[in-house]
Amino acid sequence: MSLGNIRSKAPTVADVAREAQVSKAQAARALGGYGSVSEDVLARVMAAAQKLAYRPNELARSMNTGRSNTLGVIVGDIENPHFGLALRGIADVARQAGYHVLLGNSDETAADEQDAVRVMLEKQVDGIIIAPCSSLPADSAHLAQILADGRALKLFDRGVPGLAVETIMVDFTASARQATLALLDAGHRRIAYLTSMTLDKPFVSSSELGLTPVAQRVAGMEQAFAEREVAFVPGLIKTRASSDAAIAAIIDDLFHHAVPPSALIASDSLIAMSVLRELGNRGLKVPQDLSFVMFDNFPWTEIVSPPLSVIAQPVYEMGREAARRIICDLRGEEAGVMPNFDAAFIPRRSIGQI
Amino acid sequence: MSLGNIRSKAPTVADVAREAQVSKAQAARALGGYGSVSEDVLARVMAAAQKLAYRPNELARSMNTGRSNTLGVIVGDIENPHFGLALRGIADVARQAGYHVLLGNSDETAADEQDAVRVMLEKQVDGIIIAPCSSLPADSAHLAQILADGRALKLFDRGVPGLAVETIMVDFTASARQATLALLDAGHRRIAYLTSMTLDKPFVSSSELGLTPVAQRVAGMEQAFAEREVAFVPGLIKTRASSDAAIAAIIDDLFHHAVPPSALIASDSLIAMSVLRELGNRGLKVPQDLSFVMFDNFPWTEIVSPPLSVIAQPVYEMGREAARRIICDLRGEEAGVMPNFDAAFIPRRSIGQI
DNA sequence: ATGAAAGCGCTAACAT
DNA sequence: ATGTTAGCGCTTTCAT
Repeated sequence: MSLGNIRSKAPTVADVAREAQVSKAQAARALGGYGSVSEDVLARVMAAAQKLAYRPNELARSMNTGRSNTLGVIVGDIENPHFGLALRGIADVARQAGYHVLLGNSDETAADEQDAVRVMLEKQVDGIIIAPCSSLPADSAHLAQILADGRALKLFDRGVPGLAVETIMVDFTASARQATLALLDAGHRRIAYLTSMTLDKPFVSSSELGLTPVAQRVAGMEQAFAEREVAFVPGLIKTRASSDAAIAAIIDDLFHHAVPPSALIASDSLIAMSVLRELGNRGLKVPQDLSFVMFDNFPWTEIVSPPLSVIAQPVYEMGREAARRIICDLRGEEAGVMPNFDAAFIPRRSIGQI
Repeated sequence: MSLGNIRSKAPTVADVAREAQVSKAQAARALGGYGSVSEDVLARVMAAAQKLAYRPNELARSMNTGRSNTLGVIVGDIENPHFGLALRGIADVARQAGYHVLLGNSDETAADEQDAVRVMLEKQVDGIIIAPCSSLPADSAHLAQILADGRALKLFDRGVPGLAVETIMVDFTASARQATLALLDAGHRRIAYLTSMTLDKPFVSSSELGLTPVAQRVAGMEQAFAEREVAFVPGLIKTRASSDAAIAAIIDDLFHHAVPPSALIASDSLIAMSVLRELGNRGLKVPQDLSFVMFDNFPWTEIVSPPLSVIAQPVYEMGREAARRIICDLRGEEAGVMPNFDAAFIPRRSIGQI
């Protein structure tokens, strides 16, 4: 016996109506909790529903109302604990507000991201929260499409230049500056930065400040270099570090240079792990051979040896806020001012003196 | 201007049909890729669709076909990297097969899990993959409901006694035995085990072997104790370790005992981190004061000090297999025999001699 | 407060 | 190959 057959006999509003001896419309009103229904009818309908084990078909409901009560969430890599935490925040708020979460993975590629967006629009999600994998305006037509379709959109972690969409992100300038000052004051001059993002240029000027986290981070770095009157080396900003292989290649590149970096900043924990593993393979020690700073203050960073200097960000709270704001949009409510999410530099023993 | 207004003017099959000068049915056939359509009509319809920027409404499609091409995935805690990895495996396979993933969090409570299941059934998901939070048959009526509804179901990580549903899980007996032998041979006699699950009894006998991972793990432990002719202490099996507070209470309990445990096994990385933090707070050192073993071989376990002994499990592959099998079910294809997923004990320096 | 009937956007059945 | 006609299960007019 096939599964489909069984499913087809699920009771509908019409069945409940018949059982309760009322019209289909009236049963629907009672079941859906809208319109006016008398006590008597309500009771009879509920009893009938109970008896038939009726359960509403949300798809049919969405077809009429135009709302699916579903939020699409697209991240670069679900496996990344950073997004895991954000997702948890989003899911917690969404569920409490009666929204569901449809998951999408972009694999940090523009093509997959566009595909995920298309699929979600077709599924009639009410809004999309996305951590865009690219800051190239050319790669963001699909984001504009979301708005054109009349759906809500919030960016997470990363902004897109030229796209006027609320972005839930930390201002990294101060913390990046602080971390860089710590490295500079320890004598470091060549400081590398690795990110999984795709950028429009190999390095960015502060003019784009406030849009991409990389721009902010680099701006913070530049600021620190300027304060200490040291020349900034933009060539050490490395993008597309989105796989072990890519990272190994970058490390290769960095260390085959005449003057390798003496410090490295990893933009997330996956990159950090990959870098640390790669350093281990090459027999390089932290902080003796390379000082190390990473983004995200995960618990394990405190118990590794040496404990890692990190830039902490309130990821879970940001996830919650992203969900809260997009749901406010959907309900036409005022979300209020965007809170400041501050990143904090936490120095530990992974930074060595030169 | 409200969002809803804009959305209402999205082009439909009827619009495309009119534009292409064909019947609605024919346009639908061309767009949906079914039935027979002439070259000429296909081209005209596609051109019209392009021109109008038509995009199908998957909800409407699902209403007729009865299939939503959506898989529900319910885990205890999305934030847990174990599930993050599993989710990645599931999402990867699902997407390649044209399925979407609707996420649900159970918070390791039966009530939330039941709620998540109900919501997913209402949303007409084709199948559900779930890591059940409880092995009590009384808590699993909602799972039976899924099958009664004619939907596909796969259990992940944990089985439910009395529920004849395929479960994708590792057989932990061998690895738990191995880990326990390592601890016993190092002189340990009081070995605690912490899990976030809810069980029907405080400890389990091997009679339930093969169903819950806890049963398997405990069975492996018992086996090791028997081999070394040491009396097993069932009171050290601690369930419901699903929050920092709960874990702190358990540690309290364990160490206020006349004879505290000399070794501890954590059933997942979140528990492990929480325990390690708690031990740190109390000034207890691993392995001097407590030997430590945890499940899941995450990268950071190798670079902490001391490196942690772990029981590795192929989580990502299991996620992939779960998705593959449930999709086979949905398509009426043969999934083949369930592969053996073996857990491997990897001894590192977190086990001390007594 | 209630009911009849008309849709939502699509696919399916039955013609031709 | 194409068109016509019914639906899917629900909400929403519009009557009454």
